[in-house]
Amino acid sequence: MRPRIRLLIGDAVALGPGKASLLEAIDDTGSIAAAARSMGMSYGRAWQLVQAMNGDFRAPLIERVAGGRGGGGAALTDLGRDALARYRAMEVQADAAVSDALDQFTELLKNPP
Amino acid sequence: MRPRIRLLIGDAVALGPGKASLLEAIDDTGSIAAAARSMGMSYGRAWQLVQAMNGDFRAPLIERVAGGRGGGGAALTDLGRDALARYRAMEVQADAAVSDALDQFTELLKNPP
DNA sequence: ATTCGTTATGCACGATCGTATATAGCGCTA
DNA sequence: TAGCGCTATATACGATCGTGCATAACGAAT
Repeated sequence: MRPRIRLLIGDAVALGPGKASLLEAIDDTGSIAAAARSMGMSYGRAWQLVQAMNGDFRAPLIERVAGGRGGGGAALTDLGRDALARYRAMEVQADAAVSDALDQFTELLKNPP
Repeated sequence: MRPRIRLLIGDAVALGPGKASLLEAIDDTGSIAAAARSMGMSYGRAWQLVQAMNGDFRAPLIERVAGGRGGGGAALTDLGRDALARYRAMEVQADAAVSDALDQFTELLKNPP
């Protein structure tokens, strides 16, 4: 059982587990399409998330190139890497803070995973 | 911007912001119907959440009575109150742990709420 | 027995989400 | 110039979610 953290702007998710994983996959693969494939996500969905992230932050998190060697690609900007690192750090901090209480909470469940 | 914490069993939410609020509303109002109304939630939805919570935990979190004085009602069990208190405590702990990092993160956003 | 407000369900409808699919444009490479 | 794989976008479809409505059962109080 993991606690999940979602950082919200109003009611919209600025950055959550799904977007963070997508950022990592883009960093690994060098393209939105390959990242989506590696996550079992549709390209349309991945593109939509990229669009949203680039719009919600001060500057784009993902830089995209259409055409060129290999057809093009995508890469994280410095801001993208920064946002991802900060998010992961917050995840770790929150997890550490809650870890003990979470173990106790698990005992209240019928089928602890 | 608030971090939201969801405690999951596998992929299902054992307890999250919505269910926690519902538990509180039931404790306040003494019925599922009144709790749902006070939250602007449909009774069907609230009933479904109660059903899920009672099934996911070792023992029911909500005790329900159909018929009787006032038509019936619902109340939290001791386990229900315990689970709610533990959840709220974890929220506070996680929030405190992340608070500073969250403030910095906000500056990366275009429209900080 | 009737009344009352609740719990307990089922079903239809609209909104939302995500996938799949199709098409177009892009720019390097050969 | 033709090919390649990616970005960019629109549309249609199914799945899922939540509301609203309708109905039945319930049990104390009158």
